Amino acid sequence: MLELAILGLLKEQPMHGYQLSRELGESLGGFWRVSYGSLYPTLRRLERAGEVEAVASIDVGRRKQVYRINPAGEEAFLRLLQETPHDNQTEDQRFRVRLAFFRYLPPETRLRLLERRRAVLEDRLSTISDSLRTTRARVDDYTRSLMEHGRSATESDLAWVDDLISAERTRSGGRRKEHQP
Amino acid sequence: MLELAILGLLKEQPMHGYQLSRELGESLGGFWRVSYGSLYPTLRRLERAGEVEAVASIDVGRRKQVYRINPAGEEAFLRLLQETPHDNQTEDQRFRVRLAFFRYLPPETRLRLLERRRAVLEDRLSTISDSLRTTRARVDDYTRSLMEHGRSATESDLAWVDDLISAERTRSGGRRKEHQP
DNA sequence: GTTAGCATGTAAGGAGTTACATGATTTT
DNA sequence: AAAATCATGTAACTCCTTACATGCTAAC
Repeated sequence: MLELAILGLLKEQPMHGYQLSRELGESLGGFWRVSYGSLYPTLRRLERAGEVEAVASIDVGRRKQVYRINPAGEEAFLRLLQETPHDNQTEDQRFRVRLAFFRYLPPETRLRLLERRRAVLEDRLSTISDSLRTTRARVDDYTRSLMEHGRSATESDLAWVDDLISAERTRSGGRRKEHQP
Repeated sequence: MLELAILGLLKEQPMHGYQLSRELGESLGGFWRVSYGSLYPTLRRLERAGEVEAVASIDVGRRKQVYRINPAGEEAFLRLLQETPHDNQTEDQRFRVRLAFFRYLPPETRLRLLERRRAVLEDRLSTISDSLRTTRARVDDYTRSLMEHGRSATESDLAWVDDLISAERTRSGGRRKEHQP
C-alpha cells in the first residue's frame, strides 16, 4: 500500500521522503501518517528495484534525496492500483488510497473497483444486520451502539459509493471517453 | 488486539477456536474476520503464557479444544483493554474492539478512553479541514470527494462519541462536575 | 456419495511500527 | 542560545496474512 502511495505521489512530481510523508498525511486526510521507519526503507527498495531514481539532490546545505518515478515504476504503479487483495483488516484504508489515484485508471476499471467495494460494503451491512437480528440477550448497550453506528456508517459509505458509481456512468455517457492523465 | 478480543470473549464463556472466530466476526459486525493462521497460534501462546487453559474437550466425535480464561488472563485482559498505542493504522479497529468490552471497565476509565478517542477524531477532522482549505489546484474530484466523505464520516463518528460520553456522564450521576467542550 | 461446513493446525512472509541515532536550519 | 522543524536513516520487533495440510460430520 505504501509503495502504491509513493509511486502515485511521485507521478505528480518528484519529491523527497520527508515531503512524501507530509503529502501522504494530507491527501488521505489524516487517516494514515506513515512512519519514517517504513518510508525510507521503502524508497530505497523502490530505487533498488529500478522503479524510482534519485535526481540531482539540490543540497543548499540541507541534504535531500529527491526521487523521480521511471517507466518501470509507472508499470508497477498501475499493477498495484488494480490489485485487490481482500484483506478485511486494511480494506478501508486500501480503498481510500486507491481512490486518491483513480484518475489514472480507465473508466471500466474504475467501475469494476467501485462495484467490488460496493459488494464488500453490502456484505458488511448484512453481517451487521444479522448480528443485530439474532441479538443474544447478553449483548450490552456498548456493543449494540457499536453495531448500530457501524450500520449507519456503512450505509453512508454505501450511498457514497453509489454516487461515485452513478457519476462514473454519467461521465462515460453513451460512448467511451479517453482517460487522459 | 487479537489477544484482547480472545480474552474478552472467553470471559463471557469458554469456547473453542472456531467458535471464537465466528463470535469475533459477529460482535464486530463484519469489520474483522480473523484468519485461523493467527487465531490458533495466539490461543496456544495464551495457553503457554498461562492466561487461558484447555478444559476437558467434549469430543462427541469431533475434536474440540475448548479454552477457559483464568486469573492471569483476566489480569492481562484488563491491562490490554486500557492500553492505548496511538497507531494511526489500526486505531479505528482498536477502538471498536475496546468498546465491545467497555462494560468491564470502571466509569472513569471509560470516560478517559472516550475522550482520547474524541481527541483523535478532532485531530483527524482538523487535518481534513486544513487539506480542504489549502486545496491545491491539482486535487481532482476523486480526492476531493474522498476528503469530503471523510469529513462527514468523521463528524458522524464524533457526534456518536459525544453521545457515548454524555450517556456516561448521565449514568454516573449528577455528582460529577460538569465540563465545557 | 459428494459437497458444504466444522475444526485445528504449520510455515513462510508481508507490511508496517517503535525506538533510537544523527545532524542541519529556521524560528523564537 | 534554545527550541522547533526539517531531513534521513537503522535494528529489532509486532501482528497478522496467505497458502497449505488434515480429517471429521451433516446435509443434499
